[in-house]
Amino acid sequence: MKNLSDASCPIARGLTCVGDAWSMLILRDASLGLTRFDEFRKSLGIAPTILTRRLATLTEEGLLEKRRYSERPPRDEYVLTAAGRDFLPVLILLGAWGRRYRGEGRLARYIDAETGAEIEPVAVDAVTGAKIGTRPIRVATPE
Amino acid sequence: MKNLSDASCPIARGLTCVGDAWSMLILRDASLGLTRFDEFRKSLGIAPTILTRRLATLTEEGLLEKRRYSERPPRDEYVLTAAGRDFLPVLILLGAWGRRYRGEGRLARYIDAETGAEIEPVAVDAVTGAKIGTRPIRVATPE
DNA sequence: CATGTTAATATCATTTTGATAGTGACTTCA
DNA sequence: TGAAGTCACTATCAAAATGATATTAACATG
Repeated sequence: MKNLSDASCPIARGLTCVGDAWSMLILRDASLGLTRFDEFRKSLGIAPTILTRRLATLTEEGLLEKRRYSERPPRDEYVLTAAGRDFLPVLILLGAWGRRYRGEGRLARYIDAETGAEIEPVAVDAVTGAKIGTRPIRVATPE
Repeated sequence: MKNLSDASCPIARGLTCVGDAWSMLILRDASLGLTRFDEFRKSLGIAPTILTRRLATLTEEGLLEKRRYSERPPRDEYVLTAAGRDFLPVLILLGAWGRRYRGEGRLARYIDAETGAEIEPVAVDAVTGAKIGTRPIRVATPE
């Protein structure tokens, strides 16, 4: 896929850093607390070559941060940065879509850890409070 | 990437249908009103082979619908289904992330077509009203 | 009838993916 | 002390996906 990073569309910009399934699944797992290479590998069943590359890209892009947790032997883990943590809403909303339209069979549920209630994610416009998709949207292109 | 469609995770399920950048960009353009092969091709600069495949997949997956708009010559266009329209919030939220963390230079803005105000998308839990990401989340796995 | 439009295919080189095995620097167990 | 295990990778190589470019089929238009 060509370079989208200079596109004026913020969606395209977002996709340049996290535009593939593995990266999103890594971010999902990281949001659930996984940090180590082998944790990701086992959780995802991903080939180590791909995992190495994806972790490196996510680190370069500033969504993950390498942190040394052992000097001997040298061992690094990957923790979310602020940008990485802020990606969670996108994933949760994608999950809500998946549940709605691909929800056959038993599915994992996302629960508010304090109240124990299932989360019902919706995207709203913070200005009007309206659910996104219920009002027509226009694009204002710069210049 | 292996088959995620039987995973119990709704995010993974979602990614099986729309887990790549081109598909998301096609959905973005479709949400803005594009319907025809050549409109997508010109807007995205995508190779026609790839576009054909992506449109076919999105159609199979039920996010787009082929509609004949001319019998002679036979011509089809692609319109969003309900599932396809409901994907917009995911894209808008991804765009909000992109604006926040990759927003250098002039960027397109998404505007409420009626009020003219810029949209500020946030994901909230419809139950508690809390912004997603501000409270800890747990996963409940089935069985 | 020459040209243009439009939704594609065909071809083929390049790139990416993914499976599998191996490595280096340790620690732990017997 | 030696064998086995852990962990974060890298090497290798086959298979699949991507992408650039040219071409086609079925018309409409001038």
